[in-house]
Amino acid sequence: MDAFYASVEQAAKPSLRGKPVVVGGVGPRGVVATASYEARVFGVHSAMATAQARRLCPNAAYLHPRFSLYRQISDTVMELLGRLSPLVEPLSLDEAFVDLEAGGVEGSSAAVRAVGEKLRRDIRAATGVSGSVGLAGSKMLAKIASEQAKPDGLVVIEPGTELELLGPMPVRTIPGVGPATAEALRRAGIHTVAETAEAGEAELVRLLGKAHGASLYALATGRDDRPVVAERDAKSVSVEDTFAEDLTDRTRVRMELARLADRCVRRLREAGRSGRTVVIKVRRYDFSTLTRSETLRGPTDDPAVVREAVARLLEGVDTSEGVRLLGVGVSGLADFTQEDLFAQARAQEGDGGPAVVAGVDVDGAGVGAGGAGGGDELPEAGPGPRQWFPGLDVVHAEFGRGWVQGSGLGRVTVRFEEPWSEVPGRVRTFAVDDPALEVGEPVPLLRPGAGGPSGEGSALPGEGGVTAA
DNA sequence: TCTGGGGTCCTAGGACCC
DNA sequence: TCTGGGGTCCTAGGACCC
Repeated sequence: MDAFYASVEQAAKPSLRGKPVVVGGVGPRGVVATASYEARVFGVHSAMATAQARRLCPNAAYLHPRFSLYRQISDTVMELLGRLSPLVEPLSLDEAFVDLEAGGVEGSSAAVRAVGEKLRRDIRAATGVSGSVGLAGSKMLAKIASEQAKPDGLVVIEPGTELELLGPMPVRTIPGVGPATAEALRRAGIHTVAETAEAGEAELVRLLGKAHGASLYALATGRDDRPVVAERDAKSVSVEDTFAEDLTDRTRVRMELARLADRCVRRLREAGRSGRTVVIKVRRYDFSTLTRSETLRGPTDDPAVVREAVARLLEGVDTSEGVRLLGVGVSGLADFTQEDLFAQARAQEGDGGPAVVAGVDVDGAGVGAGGAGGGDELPEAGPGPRQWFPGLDVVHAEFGRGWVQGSGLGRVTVRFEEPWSEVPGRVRTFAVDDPALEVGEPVPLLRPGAGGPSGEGSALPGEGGVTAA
């Protein structure tokens, strides 16, 4: 998808179309997630500090991300991809590999191009935003082709033309070559893909290590036989928070870590998983980052167990000079939950087997599989105080649906418009605690029941609407 | 007013085991 | 008569991706 989050916001908010839009953290320590193409003209790009983006492009709209809406649109696109092939590998909300051969698509250039163009039409009809398609004989080349196709385009790399095309490109073009690898190669006088291939595998392994060197050599010589893999199970779950101001109070650090542990466990349980290794992450005032981890005797999804583990791990970390970020993660995931373990333990007890099959007792901390004691209650994720983030959907009792343009000094400014509004909506300002103003649900980008260009509504094209070749 | 949040994979050293 | 070798697990850190 092209500038995905920003494109969605422009589709949702007619007054922002054709204007610079930046989606990301809007707080003092925020970074840019996505900049619209209008904002990129000013030098704004992903991962840039929002503060710097504001200096470069003060007139852009700065919006807090609305992931639930992006996820809905992503699901719609992924379903369209699923009609092309059983082998779809999502990389993120806005990008996926599709194995067309596994979907029975004929391999000719004309045939794959037709499938790609139809996909692009269907994506636009079903979502109201645009995507780009790269078609090639391997994952790496398809990815490079899709980058070249952006925005709103399609590129086919014909078999046999790969090395000629790749050779003059900078090494950074190859997925997996980041700043550190590029710098190591530059010091060795290697700048292009062709120079990387000429260096030879042994030299690349010497420079970059065994795995990275060997895989880079394969990619630089056009060899990439990695399969498209559908439905990979997650291997870890983690949450983290950067604080607007550094934390120095040890009690506050302990409290925030306990809250993060609860959030992490909630996500773990939603996924129906449990995990054996608990890790905390601490980023200090100077951005130096450390992790501490502990592996339990068995997997858990018990919030009390994870809270106790993170508390133990924190003991070994000096936070006196200030902490800007805290994180909690769980890895070593298993496909069963604590309840299953209890059931299993009880069953084995009945069999005369061991009373405890998967205890999570660590260093005598005393939390056995049979010990469903207190402290394992997971607090609800309550609404908390209203926070009028820019971009948020709202509903006003009198003016109807709109979105927050900005807030401060006890006021919140709202523009009242819907995705299909013909003209930019009216703007009104309210007190932040105005009872007539409520947080609203994201509005679908296409008007329900309205006929799109292909006579389809906001729903997916009906069965047969997308040809699975 | 520098530097988010959620992931994956790799490396390296030490413990431990046979 | 000082020191093997291979494998796995755990911990910590780092590169990279979107």
